[in-house]
Amino acid sequence: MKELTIQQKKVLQCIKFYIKKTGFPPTRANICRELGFKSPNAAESHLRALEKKGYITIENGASRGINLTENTAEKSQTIPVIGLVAAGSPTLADENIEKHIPYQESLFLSDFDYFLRVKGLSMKDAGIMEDDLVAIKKTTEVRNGDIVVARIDDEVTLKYFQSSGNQIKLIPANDDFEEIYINKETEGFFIEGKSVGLIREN
Amino acid sequence: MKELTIQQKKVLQCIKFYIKKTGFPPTRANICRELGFKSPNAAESHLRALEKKGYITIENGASRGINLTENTAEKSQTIPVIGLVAAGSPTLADENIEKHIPYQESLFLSDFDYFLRVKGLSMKDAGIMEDDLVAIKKTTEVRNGDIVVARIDDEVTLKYFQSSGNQIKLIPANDDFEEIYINKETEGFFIEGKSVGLIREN
DNA sequence: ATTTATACTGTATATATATTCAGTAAAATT
DNA sequence: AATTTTACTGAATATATATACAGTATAAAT
Repeated sequence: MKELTIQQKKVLQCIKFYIKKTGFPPTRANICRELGFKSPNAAESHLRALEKKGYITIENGASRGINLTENTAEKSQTIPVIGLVAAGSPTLADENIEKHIPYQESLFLSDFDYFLRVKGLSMKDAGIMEDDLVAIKKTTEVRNGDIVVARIDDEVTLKYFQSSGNQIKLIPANDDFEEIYINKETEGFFIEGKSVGLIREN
Repeated sequence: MKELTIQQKKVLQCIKFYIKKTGFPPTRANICRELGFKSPNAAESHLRALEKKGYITIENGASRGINLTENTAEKSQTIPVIGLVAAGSPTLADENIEKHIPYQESLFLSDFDYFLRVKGLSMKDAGIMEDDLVAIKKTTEVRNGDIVVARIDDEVTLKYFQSSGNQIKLIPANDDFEEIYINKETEGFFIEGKSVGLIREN
């Protein structure tokens, strides 16, 4: 979508704010009052520019006939879903993002940054199954017993975290898998974040 | 909040629908056209009744100055969380509702009616842990292998469903629990619904 | 170099809209 | 039995509102 100028952004923000506050869109005069314009045509021109660039639609002849486009309306934010691929780290880069799902506050007890699509059954006994979406909060501050996203070079895994001194143990929740022992200062080792929730889609 | 008459409900629905469709509230004339009234005063009177009963607020003098009250706007967008209590059935009655959480489309692959708070570990090996929220779709049409909410008299359980002829088997996903055998026509036996998703809040 | 877009002021006006007033009639409440 | 609420029609009107027209000036794009 075409970029907006600073003034056009202000007008768009003004419309959003007005709708949030009152429940209905502003008139040209309302916009002028909010932004200090002295002519209703100032608002009119900006509205037509916003319409042309696809941020709003205007129903001609209707009072307050402003409608925010789907992209524009931030009804709910979206959270990226990232595949847990052994060869790459879970970053927010486009190529790693499987899809976006609508975000809602208070879905979990803590806030989070992305969903990780689980592959394999290494955390089965913790109730984390294949294809589950684990909500990950990006942080390096993790405690013993937390379920963490750990990266060792290009390998990314989901495991229980246990540290004592410089020694770190990554423990699977499945007897068929081996524990991983690693040193805090090991090159290529990194804690990406920790699990703060889970969604199973079926 | 005071009860609405059938006509008042229609008008309120009309307002909601109009806002959803266009992004801004209807005029009196719009409401008349939608509902077949011939006088704008018909709409006006209903609006004032809705205002008096607390379902909307009206900004006097403003065109389309209708604002849905918080209760009015949000109630349809939340999903109840119901505790799985052995002594009672999971109904949508107020006393069984633990809390409401915001609803969003496409959270799961199927739509659903409520969340069930899981007690115990009888479905542990299916990755369903204590305190998980299982999304339940109210239906009696279940297939073998589905995870269902079954009621036997006052007892409510979450189990795998398996039927052959008149015989039904309710299978736990935990070796420490026993399978339940039951007959289709048994009095007091009822399938409340089936699991279509899961949320773990921590 | 010319056109187009941005960013306004200021005036004017047709019409979209809320809102009042005058009725009618049935149902519900007191 | 009397009053209030619900549920409208129909007409009238003040004003809220969109929108066009006439300008001025600067920045960006072609």
